[in-house]
Amino acid sequence: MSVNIKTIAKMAGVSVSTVSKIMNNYSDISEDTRTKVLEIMKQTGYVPSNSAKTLATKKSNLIGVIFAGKLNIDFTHPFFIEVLNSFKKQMGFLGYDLLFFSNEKSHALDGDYLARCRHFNVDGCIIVTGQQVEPSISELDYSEIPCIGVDIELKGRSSGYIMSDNYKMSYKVVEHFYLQGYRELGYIGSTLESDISNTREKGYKDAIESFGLAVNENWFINGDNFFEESGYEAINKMIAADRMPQAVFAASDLLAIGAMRALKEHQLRVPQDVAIIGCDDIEACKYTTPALSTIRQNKDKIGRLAASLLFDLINTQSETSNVVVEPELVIRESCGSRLKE
Amino acid sequence: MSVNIKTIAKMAGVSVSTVSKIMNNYSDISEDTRTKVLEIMKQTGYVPSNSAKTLATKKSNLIGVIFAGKLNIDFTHPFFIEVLNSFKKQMGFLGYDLLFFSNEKSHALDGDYLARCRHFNVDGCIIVTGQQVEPSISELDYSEIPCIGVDIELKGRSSGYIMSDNYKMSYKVVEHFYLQGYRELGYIGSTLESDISNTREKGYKDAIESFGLAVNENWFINGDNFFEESGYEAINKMIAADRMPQAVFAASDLLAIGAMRALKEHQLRVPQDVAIIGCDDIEACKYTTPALSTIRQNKDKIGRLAASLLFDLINTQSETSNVVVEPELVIRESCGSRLKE
DNA sequence: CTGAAAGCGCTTACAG
DNA sequence: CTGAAAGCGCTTACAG
Repeated sequence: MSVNIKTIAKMAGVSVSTVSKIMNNYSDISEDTRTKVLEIMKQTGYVPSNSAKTLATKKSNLIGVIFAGKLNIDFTHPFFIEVLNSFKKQMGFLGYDLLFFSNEKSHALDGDYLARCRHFNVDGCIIVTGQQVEPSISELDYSEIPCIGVDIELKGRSSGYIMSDNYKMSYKVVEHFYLQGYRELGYIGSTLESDISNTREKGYKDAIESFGLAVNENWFINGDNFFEESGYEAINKMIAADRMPQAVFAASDLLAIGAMRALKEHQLRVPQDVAIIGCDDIEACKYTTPALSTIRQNKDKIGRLAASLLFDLINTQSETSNVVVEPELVIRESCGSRLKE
Repeated sequence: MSVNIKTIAKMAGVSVSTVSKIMNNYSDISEDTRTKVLEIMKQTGYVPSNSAKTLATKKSNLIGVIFAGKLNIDFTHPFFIEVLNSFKKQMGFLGYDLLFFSNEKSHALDGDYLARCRHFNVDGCIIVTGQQVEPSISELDYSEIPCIGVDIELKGRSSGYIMSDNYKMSYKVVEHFYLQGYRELGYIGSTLESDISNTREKGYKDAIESFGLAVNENWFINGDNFFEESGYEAINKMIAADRMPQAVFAASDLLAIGAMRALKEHQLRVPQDVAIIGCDDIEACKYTTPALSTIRQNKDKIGRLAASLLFDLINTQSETSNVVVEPELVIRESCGSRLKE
């Protein structure tokens, strides 16, 4: 019933090859036949089959989206979902649609990302990730398939990555705290398996020392993940171990929000008793009391850049390029500054 | 280079048909050849091509995800993204992956949803929607492609939909307000083009009358959408028009959050001066001060049910079924109750 | 500027 | 229980 390239060719009185060339904008076609064929395609509402084209060309115009890592990163993750939102827009603009791989246990090719990319002939993929990345990801990374990583350093020859400057953001936080007069600084990180968290911690400690302050290990706590509960527990551990620092930088906003909840329960005021700065600038920052100061990761820019980098990786033999995005300190109420946004 | 069904057949010394049957779990194959072929597939790391299979069968094992409506619903929408999250999990469990259609202007098939579904041979699709739905959606709805709508009533013979009981939720809100002693009740809705908002308003007014109270039209404001700014403006309009009601139900949490901001600016306390109840139970409700009471939509259940309904629509000639999910009142601090969650 | 034909990698009657 | 062959709807050298 459905009209295909053969139907169009017959109706136009031309060959299938000619129709194909017209669809693909070949130049060596007379204007006459081109307009005639185009007209018939419009009349009949012809839609070319993607699977046939993919089978013939090995290109699907599809980008695979992979949530990697054992830790449950999914659509509800406030940072990654915003990055993906902007990635999707830019990728759509470039003419691609997005294929989200399910990773449920029941799935046949579950966990074998490279196999699934080949199965669907995706033209490239974006990998967003929590901690504890599976070996299957690096198999993909080193394959011929173009990949772009967000918050994960891909090293393959057809791979690239993009992330915020995690080292520098910590410097900005310490500098701010220092200027506010705080001298005793603490840090709440995620698990030690997170490179992101570790880089932020390293940057934080280095900055503390560069300002001539002392690092007190009792004020450095690493939780299990980037979520709220870990921040809550971190504060409780700090309180149990020692007196509190004057100011704390948390490696995510959710950690910071958990931390503020714990402080409140201990009758410690934010920022008067303990100043807090989070990281990411998720929506929730605006709704907490006090409103949470944070390091803004430019999620829109990260998403758009990821799309453009991937596009270049797919369409040119461009050198793999890795981009670091400048983070920005956003002052609200939780960090003891008089400044408002 | 890459191994295909022919390679496998040759290596196993059988025909291509036989290999195909084994992949598709046909029963009329001897155990011997089956194990031999399976073994070779494993050794070679054979991955069947989805496009070839789709071309031959017209089934892609892909579900199209469509964000419909002129109003910008995207990944950052706190309600729909949670529904999609649970939908994706359940759909993955059922063996499907998700294809997200871009809807950027530059895209060739932009706006023609049916064409895009046919282009990719999706087995079915899920439509989530804001207001002002395009005509192209109902073309899809009435096509042969199985569709499931979330918060939109699809009427086609291979379509179904799922939503919360929008009428009943309003009754629950009014009942609660009534029991708390409030007699002057207001409502903040979205645009009049939103069926969802209109149903909630209708239910609200009917409930008010069934409790023998009066409806004051000055206390019923419809904004432009379900977002924060509309709620903010709605309160300003109410204040400009009349004295304030004692309690207000907002058709979304974001409207409620905007409303609370406006009330605060006018020195009106929540809930002492005006009690507020929102709708959806998004994450942010927990972080506002006071914490926002709300109608919880069971997003996890809605997503899972949508997946199961769609699966049935695809795999059986099941009657189209439309499901209404029971909403639940969640009491926090903003509605004047002594109860805590 | 146009067309015939092989090929992409599967599935599916059909014959044996 | 197994296989030969046609077909799905495109693209791409190649010949003219």
